[in-house]
Amino acid sequence: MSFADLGLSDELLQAVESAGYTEPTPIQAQAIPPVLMMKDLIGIAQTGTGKTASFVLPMIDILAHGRRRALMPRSLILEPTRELAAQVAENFEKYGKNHDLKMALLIGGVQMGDQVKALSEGVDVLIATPGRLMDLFERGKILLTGCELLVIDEADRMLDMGFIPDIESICAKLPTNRQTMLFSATMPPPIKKLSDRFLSNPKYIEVARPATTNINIAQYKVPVSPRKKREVLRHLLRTDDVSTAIVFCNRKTTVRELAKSLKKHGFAAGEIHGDMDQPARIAELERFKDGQVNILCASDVAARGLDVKGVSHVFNFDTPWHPDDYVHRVGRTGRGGASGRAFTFVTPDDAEAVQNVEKLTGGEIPVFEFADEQPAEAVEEKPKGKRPQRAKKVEGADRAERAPRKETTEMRSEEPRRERRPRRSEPEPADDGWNGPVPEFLKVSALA
DNA sequence: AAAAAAC
Repeated sequence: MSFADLGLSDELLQAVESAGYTEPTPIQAQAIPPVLMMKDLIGIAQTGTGKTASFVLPMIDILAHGRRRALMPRSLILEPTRELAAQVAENFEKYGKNHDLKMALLIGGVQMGDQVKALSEGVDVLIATPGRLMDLFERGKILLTGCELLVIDEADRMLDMGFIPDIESICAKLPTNRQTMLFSATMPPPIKKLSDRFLSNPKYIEVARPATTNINIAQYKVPVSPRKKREVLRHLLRTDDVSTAIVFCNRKTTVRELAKSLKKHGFAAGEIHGDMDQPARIAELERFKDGQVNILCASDVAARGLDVKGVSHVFNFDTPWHPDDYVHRVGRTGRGGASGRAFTFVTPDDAEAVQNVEKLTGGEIPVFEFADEQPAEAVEEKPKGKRPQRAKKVEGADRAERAPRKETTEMRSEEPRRERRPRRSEPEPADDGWNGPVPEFLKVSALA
């Protein structure tokens, strides 16, 4: 199966080819032909399945015919977050380079001026987050009556974010005679209701969930007391062959503080969360993408859909409260068939959350075994002299295959040193008292 | 318990 078999135009095939793609993903293979035949579509798919191209490609060919008019966009793509909207816009540019199509990206957090100007000149495709779209509509800057193609992307996330009333009101402004595509990772009842109401006789496509069942990603949980999280993280960052990592925290304040702390310890760390203004978010993401920083501390704004190549590690500095978020976070690594590693820090308070994750992903996540008994301290207390700040290396998931004592010499040279050190020069870090062995709740299967 | 999204 190749892209050429799907009925796309030659100009488009050329753009796809020069983007480096030869073979469509399952969702692309299934979705593109019916979309080209102007059918409505429901796509059950996660990010990372090639979902975006499955609607962007046929849309480009559909829009290639016809003319744009001022204030009347011909198509609309709704996205839950600004970052996702921007990413879809990038895709449109990449694949639409051989077509004369105009696009407008309507997202909040940036000035309206350029967006209004683009609209007044006429656009073929509108890529928008609901808030800004509604705002511009109420100001009379857009007419949606010419919008004959609608994509509702990440519908379940829109639901989580309370966007469903906005979506309904936007749908009501579009002509009833239109083509609608809805993508969602899951089909909760409100989304089912939405699709029954706004889609007609849709083609239904479902593709496998990619991320957590992805065997490319080695997943571990790391029991840790809250006060030692930073030390343990630094240890893992230094010893687990981390090239590029995203560190997810549950709170924006944690993201900020952690990034600051990592920088203080000499790591090239950046941060992204919703308290930063949009230009700063974009700039941070760029710094991460170009490799100016190789560690990105992030809130869940970066959990879904964010497509950065070559992320070797995901760390859940906090266990996510919702198991779905785990799936999305971990899916930032192991992309495009690469291998990835995901570590989830688990404190005693996270017992329930981690059980929910394991219930959802369908298996117990193994506890990571450090080569050293007290890894963090071993690294932290070392003098900052000539010795490399590096503890023993811990290799991949498969302990049996680990060249067991390749690092033996290094181990030997370290251990006596640590023991010789006088006790008082090794002040115990502030602790909340839980530093002991792996507690039972982490050992037993959560899938009783 | 958080984060996200319009001004």
